[in-house]
Amino acid sequence: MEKNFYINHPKFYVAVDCIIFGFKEQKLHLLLLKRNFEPAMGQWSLMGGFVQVGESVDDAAKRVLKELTGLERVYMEQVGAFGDIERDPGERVVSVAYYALLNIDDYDKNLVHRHNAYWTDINNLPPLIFDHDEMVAKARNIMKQKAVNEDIGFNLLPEQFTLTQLQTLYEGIFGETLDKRNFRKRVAGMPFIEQTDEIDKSSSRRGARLYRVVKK
Amino acid sequence: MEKNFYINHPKFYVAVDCIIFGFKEQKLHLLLLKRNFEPAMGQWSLMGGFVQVGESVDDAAKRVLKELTGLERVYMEQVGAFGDIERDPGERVVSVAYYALLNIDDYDKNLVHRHNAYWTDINNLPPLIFDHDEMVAKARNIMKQKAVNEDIGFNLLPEQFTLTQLQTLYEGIFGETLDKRNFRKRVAGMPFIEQTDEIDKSSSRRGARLYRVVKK
DNA sequence: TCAAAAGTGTTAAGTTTACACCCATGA
DNA sequence: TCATGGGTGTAAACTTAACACTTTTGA
Repeated sequence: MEKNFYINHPKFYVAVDCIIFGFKEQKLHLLLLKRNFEPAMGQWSLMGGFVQVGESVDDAAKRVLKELTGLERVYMEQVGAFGDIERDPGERVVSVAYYALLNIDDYDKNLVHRHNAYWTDINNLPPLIFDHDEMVAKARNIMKQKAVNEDIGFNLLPEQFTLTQLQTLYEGIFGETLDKRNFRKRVAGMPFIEQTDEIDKSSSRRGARLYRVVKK
Repeated sequence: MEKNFYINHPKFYVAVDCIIFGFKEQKLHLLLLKRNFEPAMGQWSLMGGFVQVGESVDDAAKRVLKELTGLERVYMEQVGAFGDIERDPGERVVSVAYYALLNIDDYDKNLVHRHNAYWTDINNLPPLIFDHDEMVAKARNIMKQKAVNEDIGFNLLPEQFTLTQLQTLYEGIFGETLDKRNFRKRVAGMPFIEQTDEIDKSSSRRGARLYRVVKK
């Protein structure tokens, strides 16, 4: 009975697409597919997938992320719905984009390899299919916005990190250079960041103090 | 040929729901339906509708807003997609929420009456069906956020307005009282707001200067 | 004449920015 | 010993916040 209220309305494919951020070699990267399947085989795209009957849209995004990276419990946020008629030239698909921030030490390299996915410098992206460029642009904006007020950046770092790494990350997010002393002053005022007693010697002779986020 | 890539995936109803803000009697209001149709007849909800084959999701939102208010070219922004499996207990529907800011002088009262819709004080809302409360909460947050940096508030005001009206509006948006002198100082620094030579006498004996937004 | 809303500046506190040199180490 | 990245403080500019009284007018 109830099931018939909507019967005169059309149905659509609903997809999810993931903008997957990682911080690698001192730069922000996105994990992109060089598509080895149709449609648009051979072109670059975000990792995506279709929402299934038994899952919420959010869960579909988590599933798709896991299919590519093996990771669960990753920081994800919705970017928004993309619903232009011709956004996918093959067939009408409404897509909901999500961005994910992942610690690049953790992902499953085999899975990524099997999907023909590559980490790509965010300031040097190839053209992407459909409206994926627009999705990326919107995700970057939302992420940047969010990073001003909330401490989401740490999701991109390993458990321990140097202040220089942290600064470089934020410079990547905001797209501008920051003053070292002012940056460190601010970090010093964040109660949830604490020094460890370890030193990272990998990036300088002197070595840099490692810090970590205090779990609440 | 191309059309068959996605054939194994399910399709869903896709709806839009509109959080319609108006500024009335010195308070922020939402335009809500007291539903005179199924499902959930008799309960309160946002104005919504289903996306049709020939229209984008954005266009569906514009159409739905126009169906209720008669208005076109209203300021609208997407709030996000809501895709929980059971969000509509009757049937699986993915909904994309939008908020609209409208000048309450302009809408079509007959249409609104026919839809059994009412302006409701945003701080005194009835419980809404499904996840509409969540949509409203998210829309308010996004709107508040946006109002900090961008001058969207003016969409809620008539062409000419007093500074007291403007301040009351922003107090409604931010949910806090503002200092009159500081507020006026800030407005004075906005180049796109200009004095008119008219005085509004409706709210005080002395009368208050009317201002307007300069179109760019 | 008085009630009610409109209008008007100054100061202190806090925040943000700009800026340059010494340190520790391994090669 | 020197090249490299790590680490450190202060002062000026700017922004934000706090605060109270006078004006105008119609009833």
